[in-house]
Amino acid sequence: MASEPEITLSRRERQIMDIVYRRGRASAVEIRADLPNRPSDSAVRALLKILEDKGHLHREKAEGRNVYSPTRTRNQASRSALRRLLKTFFDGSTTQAVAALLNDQETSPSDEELNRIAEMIERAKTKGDAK
Amino acid sequence: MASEPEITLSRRERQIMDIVYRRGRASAVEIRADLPNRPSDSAVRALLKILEDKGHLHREKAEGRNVYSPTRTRNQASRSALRRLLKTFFDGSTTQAVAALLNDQETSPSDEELNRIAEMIERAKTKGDAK
DNA sequence: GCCAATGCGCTAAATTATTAGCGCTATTTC
DNA sequence: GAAATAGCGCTAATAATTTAGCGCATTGGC
Repeated sequence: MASEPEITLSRRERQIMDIVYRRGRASAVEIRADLPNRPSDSAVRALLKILEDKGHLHREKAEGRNVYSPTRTRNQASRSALRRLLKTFFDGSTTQAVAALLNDQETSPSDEELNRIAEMIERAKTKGDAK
Repeated sequence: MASEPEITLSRRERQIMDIVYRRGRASAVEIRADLPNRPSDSAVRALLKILEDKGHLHREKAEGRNVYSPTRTRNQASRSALRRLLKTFFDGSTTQAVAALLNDQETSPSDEELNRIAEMIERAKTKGDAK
């Protein structure tokens, strides 16, 4: 787990990876559309090549276009991002992080969602800690 | 909410901000110790000056040293980071994010913690949604 | 008070990231 | 199938980041 990509990527590289994770897969044009301070078309392609060479993106032809997708699954990437975030802001405490999510107007779930989460928690008890 | 610092910062700047958030406050020497590819002492100080000038860090003298702390509170920064992460990896769904935390061996909480979270959820119900 | 050690921040140099120009190829339109 | 359009990726230039050298200031020991 040496060097997390998140720490290694340049600013633009990061921005692009975020877009691709958000979309799942994307063409150069789509990515460009989502980038702040929209750079030229060729600038985007140059970055995409770099990310491909570094092994972060996978390129494939679809409908006559290059379409890019992340080589790490969304799952892997999100876990790693979550862990980093926990360490940086919540002293590694999952509970604290959940608390933050619940208290933040912006992210606080509806009652219905809360019920679903409560269920998940019930299911998690004693289960995971088989160690 | 225009331009989140997370998206704007250069690689080193980000690394340093992360360290400072993790520690709460830190001296140049401490920060240097935590940086990957440890740069020179003066390189770190140069970055710290930049971050101070940009308004991300606050500098104060303590015990003869410069000690740096973030200008945004940990709380503000963590919220903003969480929101971004939700958007990027969980389609904005808090529930999905919590599920990820519970399922990840690495971050999955103990039974005791689970109980505390369950309580928080009970308390959150109908409360937050005063809108 | 003097010397050594630590900390500091300026400046200029080196490295890395980011960019657009350009010409080529594939695709679409008529 | 010719012309127009869209997509592509190389290359070289520009811009930003990152770096260490260096001399000055402050602190601590004796």
